[in-house]
Amino acid sequence: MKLLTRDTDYAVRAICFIARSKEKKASVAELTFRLGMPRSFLRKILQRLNEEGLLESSKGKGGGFELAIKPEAIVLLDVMRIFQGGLNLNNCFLKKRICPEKNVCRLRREIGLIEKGTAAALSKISIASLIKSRHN
Amino acid sequence: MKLLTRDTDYAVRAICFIARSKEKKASVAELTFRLGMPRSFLRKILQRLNEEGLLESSKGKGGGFELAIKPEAIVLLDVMRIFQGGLNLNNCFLKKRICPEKNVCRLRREIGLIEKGTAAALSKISIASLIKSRHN
DNA sequence: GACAAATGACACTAATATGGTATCATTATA
DNA sequence: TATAATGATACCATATTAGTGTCATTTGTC
Repeated sequence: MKLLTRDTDYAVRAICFIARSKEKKASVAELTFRLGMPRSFLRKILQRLNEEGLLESSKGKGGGFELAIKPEAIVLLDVMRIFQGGLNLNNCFLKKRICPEKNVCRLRREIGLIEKGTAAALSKISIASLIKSRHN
Repeated sequence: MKLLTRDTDYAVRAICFIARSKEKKASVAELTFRLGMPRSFLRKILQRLNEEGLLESSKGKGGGFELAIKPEAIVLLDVMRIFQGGLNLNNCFLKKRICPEKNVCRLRREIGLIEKGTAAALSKISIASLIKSRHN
């Protein structure tokens, strides 16, 4: 079981890099070079982050990506939700006939609680907090 | 992102059913009927639980599955580990050259902490606690 | 012993998710 | 107008997930 998929991981690191870079815009070319991720894949990821409003892009020569919002305002859970669709853990697998008690099912309730706890923890980690130290 | 895969979910519910059943042995036929899960799939799952020592099986007519250990001693994390290989979240995706600081990487550290917290929570939920109420 | 009812072992398949590539269109700047 | 950038989008390969099917073996019962 893994918590972060690769696109989330790449996205977080790319955002961190952009957040730290002095000239605010970073191009895919630069990010590819500095972060060592597959170029096309990274492009797709950045485009997505742009669509979702975390980054802002400018086309044309000299273009690139910059943060659309402050690094304090972006948390891990935001990025995960984009690429992994949030934590939607307890989609019951049993048919209604068999397990009609959705609301009181104990397993479902317990898992739901854990889910909430994990989500809360993931919401406490902001990009700002990740770039405080030397490393991403 | 889902925490439990389907086989884990089925496994837990099957174990719960077996734990509650009076005549200790439960056959695949009965479980299939009572829990509404696909028969062959369930069989495979139960076999696995037997191999892993959570259940004990008896072959031949009148055979079936029963708990090999007490319901208090089986926790969610045990079952997850069998079918989902435990929580192995922070396998770094970046090449060594790019990200050599495995030990101090902040993202990795934070995710590791969350991982531990989630695992701890999953270890507190036993089969016994799940079957206390009416529902599984 | 023969039959029936059970699991064991294991090969196979279908569907979906993940990780990644490639191409053409569009935009902006020099 | 050439060039360097992103936008949109289709495609592909592999892995994982979910599930099926079959033959072998064991065990209880008539």
